[in-house]
Amino acid sequence: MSTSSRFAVAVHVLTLMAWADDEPLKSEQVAESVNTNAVVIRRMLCELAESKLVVSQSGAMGGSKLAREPEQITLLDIYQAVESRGVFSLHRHPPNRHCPVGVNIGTVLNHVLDEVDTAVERVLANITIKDVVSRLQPCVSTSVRKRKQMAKQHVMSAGN
Amino acid sequence: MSTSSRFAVAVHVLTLMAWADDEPLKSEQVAESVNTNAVVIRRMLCELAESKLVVSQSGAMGGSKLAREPEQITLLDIYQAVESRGVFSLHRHPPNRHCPVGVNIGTVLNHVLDEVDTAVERVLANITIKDVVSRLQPCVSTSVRKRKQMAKQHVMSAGN
DNA sequence: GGCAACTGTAACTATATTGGTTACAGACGA
DNA sequence: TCGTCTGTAACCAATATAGTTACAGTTGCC
Repeated sequence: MSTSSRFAVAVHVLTLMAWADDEPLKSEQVAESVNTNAVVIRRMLCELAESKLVVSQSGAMGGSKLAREPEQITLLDIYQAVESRGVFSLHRHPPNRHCPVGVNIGTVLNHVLDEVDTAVERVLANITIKDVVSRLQPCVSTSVRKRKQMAKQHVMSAGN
Repeated sequence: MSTSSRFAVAVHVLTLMAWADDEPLKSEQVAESVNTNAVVIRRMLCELAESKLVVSQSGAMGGSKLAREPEQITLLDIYQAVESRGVFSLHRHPPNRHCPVGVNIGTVLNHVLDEVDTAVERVLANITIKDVVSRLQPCVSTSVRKRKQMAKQHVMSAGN
């Protein structure tokens, strides 16, 4: 199964941007919140930009922000942007063609894996970045005003 | 996501055993159908035996067979036996505790991942090895009698 | 009892994927 | 034109799975 944290990190990144409220974030700032390297973030931002989830700007005063409103970005969008393959894989090498099970198990398994993928996608399609931000808020015991200030202080220059 | 074919291989193995109809299969035979090494199969059989899905016997005339009827083994049983972790993972390193998003995103993500895992498990719980065998049969254009013969010829000594 | 045929398992290598790091070209605002 | 960004290449490290060889232990059969 998943050995990858790409989905978790991508959701984190887009949540930061929703939180920052249209103010462009620098890859360095995002990296500090995620606790990783800025290049890792920039690589991911490129993928997210290709899927039209974020827009980035080069140069001084540049950075990245959401390409749409947080309620218009679902976790399924993010999943499809950063996780290429389905939940499971088939055999590494094709099974024995001369065995009646081996020759047909792939077809059956593909149907099963399709059912699984569909179930996953149904869940993810019903959660937006706005939902994530909402679920985040009860965890933060401050008023909206204070929270936004914290976001500026901590997100924009996390750790400094 | 999944870089592992363990689930696919495990389903393949148990399907072979259901097909073989209580006759113990040797790891070598299974390996030939799956198209891999017998030790890889034996390792997996150990995990499946720990989960009480198969029983193995050492020594001459030994081998492995299903521990229960095919209709009593769901794909969820297999999934839990061979895939330790959930569908997605969280961050490799914990996010920045000083960022209001970073400190709470894990909690929110865990809820999401739980929803995903539950959806996957619901799908897998509704498919048994017997179902897999049934879905396999329309792919094999022979009568039941011929099919069983083929199974003996090809499964028991696949490729020879 | 002794042999041959199995499983169980350790130890090692090969391969693939992801993540982390350095470095640098190019874009852009001031 | 300088400083601050992004985009990207190139490389290394870490991890997980798969494949391989080897061998101890178990078991049926003669």
